[in-house]
Amino acid sequence: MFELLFKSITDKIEISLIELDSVQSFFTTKKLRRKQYLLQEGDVCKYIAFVTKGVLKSYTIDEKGAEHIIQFATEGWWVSDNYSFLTGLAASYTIDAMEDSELLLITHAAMEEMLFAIPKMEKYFRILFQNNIIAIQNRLVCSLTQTAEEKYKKMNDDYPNIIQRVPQHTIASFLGITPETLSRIRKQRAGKD
Amino acid sequence: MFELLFKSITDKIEISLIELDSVQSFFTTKKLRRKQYLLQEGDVCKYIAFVTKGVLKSYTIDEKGAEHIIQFATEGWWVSDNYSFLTGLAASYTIDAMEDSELLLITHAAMEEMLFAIPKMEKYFRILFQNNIIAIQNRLVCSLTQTAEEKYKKMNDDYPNIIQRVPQHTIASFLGITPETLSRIRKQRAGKD
DNA sequence: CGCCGAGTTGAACTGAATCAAGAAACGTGG
DNA sequence: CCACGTTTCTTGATTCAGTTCAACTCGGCG
Repeated sequence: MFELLFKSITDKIEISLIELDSVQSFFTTKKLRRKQYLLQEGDVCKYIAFVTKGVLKSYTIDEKGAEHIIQFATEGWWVSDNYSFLTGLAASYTIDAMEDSELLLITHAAMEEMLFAIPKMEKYFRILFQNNIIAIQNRLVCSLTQTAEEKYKKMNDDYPNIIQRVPQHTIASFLGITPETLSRIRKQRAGKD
Repeated sequence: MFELLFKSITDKIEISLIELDSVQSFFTTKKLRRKQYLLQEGDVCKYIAFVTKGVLKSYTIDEKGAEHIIQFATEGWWVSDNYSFLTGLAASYTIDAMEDSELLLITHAAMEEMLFAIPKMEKYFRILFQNNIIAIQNRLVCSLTQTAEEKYKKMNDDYPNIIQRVPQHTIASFLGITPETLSRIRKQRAGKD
């Protein structure tokens, strides 16, 4: 259950087993069926979630009803609406499970307590967020500079496992292109690489 | 000189004057003339910089020679190539000054020492990065969902001071549109609001 | 068996890019 | 302080990548 989280932590910081045990005590576990919500737009995001099994997606819905994927989260990834979690204001993102999933949850209060009790964890999250910034910035640059085909190719290179696990129209939404365009690109690319 | 940095810190965490004084000791100052580089693509990003005066931009140049702005940084903002700074590998971004500027610099080694000496600063950076993630994610969503005009309007709302300080073609590049398109949008919008 | 969501394909359309040319603003050195 | 080159901005004409709309196919599931 907690092995993945421990691995994520020990990859980034030095920490004792006793402390890890203490970390564990701040989390609760949750199972989510496919299509179940972890968070709905407009609610307050009470938890940051660490995925131990399954795939979730976080997304916003625009005025026209179209989904725009912010992030996929599989095993070993964190997911939440950071803004809502931090401020306690209504979430602008929705998060749901694309497969039956298992999560470790921590509330804002538990997070504060944990960071107070185990200050090392500040460093863990600092590094985690720093890496996250690098990844999102990179995605932003790609979205500004690349063509639809280049985006899809990069997605294939960077997250081959996600491509295999989630429906194609969801990938399209993540890349910011229409399902039709993605379908055409795939047809065109068939055989390449 | 350091007031802005201290403000940025005390806005986020509880910290004593003595500790702030210690923080200060890990930084060096640097002045940059307009058009001077802080970092060139291919070099290693040795510093994270805190801007106390002026405006900088970080950007990549694509195969066609076009600039793509990653970030503007004015007074009170941090700027660096996080990836290069963290890994010590070649930077993929360039950073330069758009006005004569003044910076506080901290090296990777000094950063490590500082975080070791004043663990509270982990929390500062954790919060800083967390806010940063929120902002970049927000920008990403906008770049995926909004039209050129909507993007420009949002830019006006969010960063009116930057719009006034940097050339228009740089704004265009930040928004991921061409200077021509931005010029037309501005013409069309003249008088609106 | 029939329905429904997911994916494919085609044709028409469009927002923004590209290409090209001029006008204005800027700053640098004489 | 003016002249000249450079950079920035504007405007028009054309093109194109990707969207939109609509019809059709396929596979799974009640």
